[in-house]
Amino acid sequence: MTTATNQTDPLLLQLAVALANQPRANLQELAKAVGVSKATLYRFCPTREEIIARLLEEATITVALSLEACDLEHAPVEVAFKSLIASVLDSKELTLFLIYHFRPDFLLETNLDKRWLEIQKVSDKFFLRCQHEGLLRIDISAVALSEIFFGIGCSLIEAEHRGRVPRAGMAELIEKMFLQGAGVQQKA
Amino acid sequence: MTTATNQTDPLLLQLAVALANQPRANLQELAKAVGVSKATLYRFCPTREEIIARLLEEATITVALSLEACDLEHAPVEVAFKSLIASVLDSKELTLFLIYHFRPDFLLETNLDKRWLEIQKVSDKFFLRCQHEGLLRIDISAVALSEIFFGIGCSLIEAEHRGRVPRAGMAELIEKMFLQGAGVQQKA
DNA sequence: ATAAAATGAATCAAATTTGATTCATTTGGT
DNA sequence: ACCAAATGAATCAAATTTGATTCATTTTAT
Repeated sequence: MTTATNQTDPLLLQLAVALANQPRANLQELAKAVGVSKATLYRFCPTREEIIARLLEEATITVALSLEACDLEHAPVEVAFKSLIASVLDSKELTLFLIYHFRPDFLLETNLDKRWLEIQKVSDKFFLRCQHEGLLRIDISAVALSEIFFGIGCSLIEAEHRGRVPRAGMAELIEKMFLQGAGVQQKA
Repeated sequence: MTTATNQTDPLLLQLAVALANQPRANLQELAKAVGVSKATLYRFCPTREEIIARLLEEATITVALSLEACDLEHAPVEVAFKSLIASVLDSKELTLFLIYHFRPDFLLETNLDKRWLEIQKVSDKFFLRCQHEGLLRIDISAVALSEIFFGIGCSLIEAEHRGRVPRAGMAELIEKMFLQGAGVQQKA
């Protein structure tokens, strides 16, 4: 599994976390949160709008590349599934940013940027394939499965960020919880 | 199951949703989003800070009361578990608000308001009890189970809000997913 | 139909935030 | 030790947002 090369500027990643922690912070506070002066932040990226746009672009590309690397269309579902988990856990900063700055309208048909729509389509399609190939139960819609999968991933990334759940073993945790659930196995 | 009486002002609930949709909207935009004039919003609640405070207070009380009603300490775990799911699905507006405005520092020991800390403690304790009484697996920490449970709940409420998952049958969906997982049952 | 209450549109000063610049200081490489 | 690049502190005008008020209009109850 070649995890997408995370060559994102460290300052940008710090901004992602800072913006997730305090989405309404002004530029002064934001600069302080990432440990630079207001002037340096300005030189790095002059306007707030640009910071957001840059982060969003970075996140979009990162997610799109990650998903592509998972080969959700053709790889064996068990393999692709594990890759997908690894992808989600990679780039936690951008994920934290997305948790707070992803807007539902990114997914509207009217949106010029079709990338998120495409990402959603690819994801939904994958979970549908998992159902067809007998990996996932079919009494729950593929869309719901998709939402729950990413929901678990995002909530655990956040939980780690809050110090509630350790990073180690998180991939296995997601896999266990998503596939088997939290209930005690009935041997009947 | 007596769902906590949701006597919250409708305008406040609309504000909860509006603030979830656009957390950085100014008061003008916020007023428009809830369908009133800036002046009316002002009369309802003069400052942004107060709006947030009021929503937070409402959400805190609502969650605390809901959890109390579940009797997580003494009710049979299967019963309490179902009540908990019903509670989470109730008051979706306030939950949407919390998804975007809950701050990790609500849980700091240094915080004057101990209510969220208490809520977290009660919740963690309940999942621990579920483990002790054989409902939930013990190879995952109670804390992680707690985070995942609410993660699933929140992500589905959001998914419903985005029109991705229907409201009907959501309680059963959460129960199935959390207890059994998405994998196909192996009859071995 | 009328009075009272609620709402909306418009306005405005104060406060805040933003975008931009200057200059002094610090840092890193050689 | 020296120079160049990067950073920080401070400042400032412009733009935006906020908090508050007034007055006209609409809604509601009686």
